[in-house]
Parts: sequence; structure tokens; C-alpha cells
Amino acid sequence: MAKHKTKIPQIIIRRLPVYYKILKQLKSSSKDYVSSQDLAKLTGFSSSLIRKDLSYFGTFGRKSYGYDICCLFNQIGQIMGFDKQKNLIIIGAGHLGRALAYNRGYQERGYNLKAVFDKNSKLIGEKINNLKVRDINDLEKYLGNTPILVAALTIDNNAAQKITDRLIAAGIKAIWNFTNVSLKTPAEVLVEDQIINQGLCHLSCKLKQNDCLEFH
Amino acid sequence: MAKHKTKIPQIIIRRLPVYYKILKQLKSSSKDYVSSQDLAKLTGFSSSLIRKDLSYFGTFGRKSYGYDICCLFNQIGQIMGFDKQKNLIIIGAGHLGRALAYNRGYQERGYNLKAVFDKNSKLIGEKINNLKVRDINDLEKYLGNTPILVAALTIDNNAAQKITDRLIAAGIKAIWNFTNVSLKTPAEVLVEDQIINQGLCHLSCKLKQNDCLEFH
DNA sequence: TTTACTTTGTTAAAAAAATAACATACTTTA
DNA sequence: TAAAGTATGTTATTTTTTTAACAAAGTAAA
Repeated sequence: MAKHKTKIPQIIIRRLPVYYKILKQLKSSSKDYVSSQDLAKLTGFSSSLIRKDLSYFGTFGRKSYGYDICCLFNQIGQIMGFDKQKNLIIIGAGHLGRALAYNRGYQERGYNLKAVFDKNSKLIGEKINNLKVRDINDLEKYLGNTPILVAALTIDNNAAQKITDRLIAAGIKAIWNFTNVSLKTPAEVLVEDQIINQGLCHLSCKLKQNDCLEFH
Repeated sequence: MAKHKTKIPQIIIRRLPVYYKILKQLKSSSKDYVSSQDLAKLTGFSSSLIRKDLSYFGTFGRKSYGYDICCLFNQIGQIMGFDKQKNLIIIGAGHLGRALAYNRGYQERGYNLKAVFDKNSKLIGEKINNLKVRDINDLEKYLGNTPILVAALTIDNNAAQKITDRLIAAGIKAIWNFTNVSLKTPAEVLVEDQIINQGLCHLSCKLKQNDCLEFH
């Protein structure tokens, strides 16, 4: 299926989830096929770019028809590795950690949320979406018994690096970082920084450019 | 302060929040100045790119010293319009809406969280971070009395477009969209899609490329 | 004061990304 | 079966973005 052995350009990786999202919506529509032009309207990318992106991975379209929605959806899922199972834990059972625990969308992406940890004894033992909050002191013991690939970090900034070091020592391969700390990790451990306020930054920036911020 | 009248390239807008985040961390360090090389290490961008990005907005550096951390932090905040006040409401008091209600980081970006709405009568009246959850039926009345620029949308997908239409009719200028729906809005209303699982998609994609997904 | 060093801001060059254009292949209709 | 129409996949072109290079300006040390 993979047409290229070379690394997928970051810029394409960033668009894949957008295609995936749109295709998921289209799946529940009455149509079976979608053209690059339709996708252009829905994504805001040009049809040319969309065809080019998709052709990077193979030949999915059907001339004069477009792309089979279901087929393309599955293909893009596979390209992103959603067909492979990945265990996930959440560190930090605060408001954000809790919201992530209730997040739907893990399963279809191949993620299995296995545990939630916190240091606060008041929270330990509480059930969040059917998962018992575990004691952060038991982290190493747990990771020794259960192979976990990814950890979501929703803890205080000042604890972020320390917990990261422990996670790495225990063999975690990737961190979904919701803290405001720039984590130091070895090159082989992936970090995905999720700047929660990024969207607000963009909006503020664009509102300013549109002169929406003058009097209010 | 603004050097250019032309629109800031999207690609630079995307990097501004990263600079902002790093500078905020640096502010609480002992150093007063930071060089583009230091910033390169912290951001992962090249020092050349950083100098170019910053020079797009003006001349902030000091030769052979680098950039005054506090000064640059404030400048970038201003460039993004954080010095202008923006009222914000949250639609949807579920787990995610709740997490957003507790989000710190509004104030320093010039956002004032003014209200939270929900349709669920069990939630209406409840206090979340000192804000009483309001009845979504009162949305128009509220917006008629209070000027609100931005609405965060943390509701079910199937209600998303309907609520969006109401928000737009009531004069909202920007939507921070956490739903999985591609919202249809007039060109002058900004939409910032926050695909909550985007980070997981990227991680899955990269883990796959690093051959971390084979056996597990 | 002079020399060596540092780091910016900017220009030039290279690389990457996006767009436009179009030949090809398939579909539909007559 | 032929003609008209559609939409892909790919190549060529343009545009954007990034990197590299360096002069200019300031600092620090001798």
C-alpha cells in the first residue's frame, strides 16, 4: 500500500487528519464517491493539492467518478497507522485529563486507553469513564507489567519534566504533551505538543488583522 | 509597531504561539536575553528562520546580545492582539467545555470568559469555575445584551451547525470549534477548527514511520 | 585603542510546496 | 459505436518557504 519508503512530509501529515475527519462525515452521507473538487470545498485546500497529496500514497481514485469514500477513509486510516493497536495512558486526572478520558475517537484510531494516573490521594480510586484513577507512585510497577506506547500529559507544568523522565525510563515511546513545558526527551521518544490555547492565539491574531479588535 | 500592512503569512502565525510559549518559560529563568540560536534549540526551528520571522514584524534584537526576553514576549503578545480585550463564551458544559472553563491562559491573551451555556437542564444553574451554566434558550437574549466576540463550541456534532447559525445571527465574530463538523459560515466569521485527536493522529503516523507499531 | 568575538538583520540561493495545465482513462448518452 | 463529458494522476510552472551567507553593529578583552 505504501508507495514511498521515504518519510512523509510533515505538511502532508498535518493534512491527513483533516481528510480523515471530512471523509468520516461523508461516510454517513448518501454519496459513495467524492471528487477532489468536492473535497476542496470541504477542506479549503485546492483540488490540485488534494489529488497530489493522495497520489503520494498510491492510486485511490476512479477516473470520472472520484474517490470511493469508504475506501479512501480506510486507506488514510491505514496510512496513519490506525489499524495498529496502541496502548495509551493519561497522567493527570484534572479537568483536562478527565475530558480526555471521556474522549471518543481513540478506538477508531487504534488507541486503547488503559489507565489514568494522578498524585492526588483524593482522586485515586475514583472511577472516570469506568477507569479507576491509579496512584502515580505505582507508575513504574504498572508500566513494567503493561506495554504502553503513548502517555498523555495533563499535569502541572512544574511536574512535567520529572514525570516525563520517569515515563521514558519506563519505556514510553511517545508523549502527547498538554503542559506548557518544552519537554527534553531523547530523539527516539516522540513528543507532540498540544498547545491548548493555540486556536485562541490564531483567532486573536486574525481578528486583529480583520480590525475586529478596535472598540469592543 | 507593525512593520507591514500586508497579511501575516499563515505559516508565521502558526509559529507565533510557539515563540510565545517558550518566551514565557524563559521569563521565569535568570537570563534577560536570548539569542536566536538558543531559541532554535528550544523550538526546533532554525536560528535563521527565527531571525527572519521576528524581522518580519520589526527590529527587536540587540547585536551580539540577542533578544530581550520580556520585551520580545510582550511584542509577540501585541502582534497576536493579546493587548485587546475579547469576550468569550463556551457552548456546551460537558467534560470538554468544563475543562475549557477551568483553562488558565485566557487573561494573558486578552480573553475574558463571560458565560457557559448548555441545553441540559440538569447542568443549568450549576457553577463551573464560578460561572453559572446558562440555558442555551437564553443565548440570543444574552448576546443581545453582552458583546461577545468568540464562542467555543464543545457540543454534540449533530447540534453544531444549528448552534453556529444562531451564534452568527447574534453577531459572533469567531468560533473555536471543538466538534467534528465542518461548519458552514459566512466569510467574515472566523472558524478555528481544533481537531482534538490531531495530536494522536500525528503520533500514530510517526510511530508507524519509526516502526514502533509492528508487534506490541 | 585595537582586535577578536558575537549576534543581529538582510540579501541571495536553494529547497519545498502549491498551483496550473493537460493527457489519459473511464462514463454516459445518443 | 461514436461523441461529449468528467475527473484522475502527473508533469511543468510558479510561488512560498527555508536555509545559507555575510555585512553591519555592538561587546569584551587586551
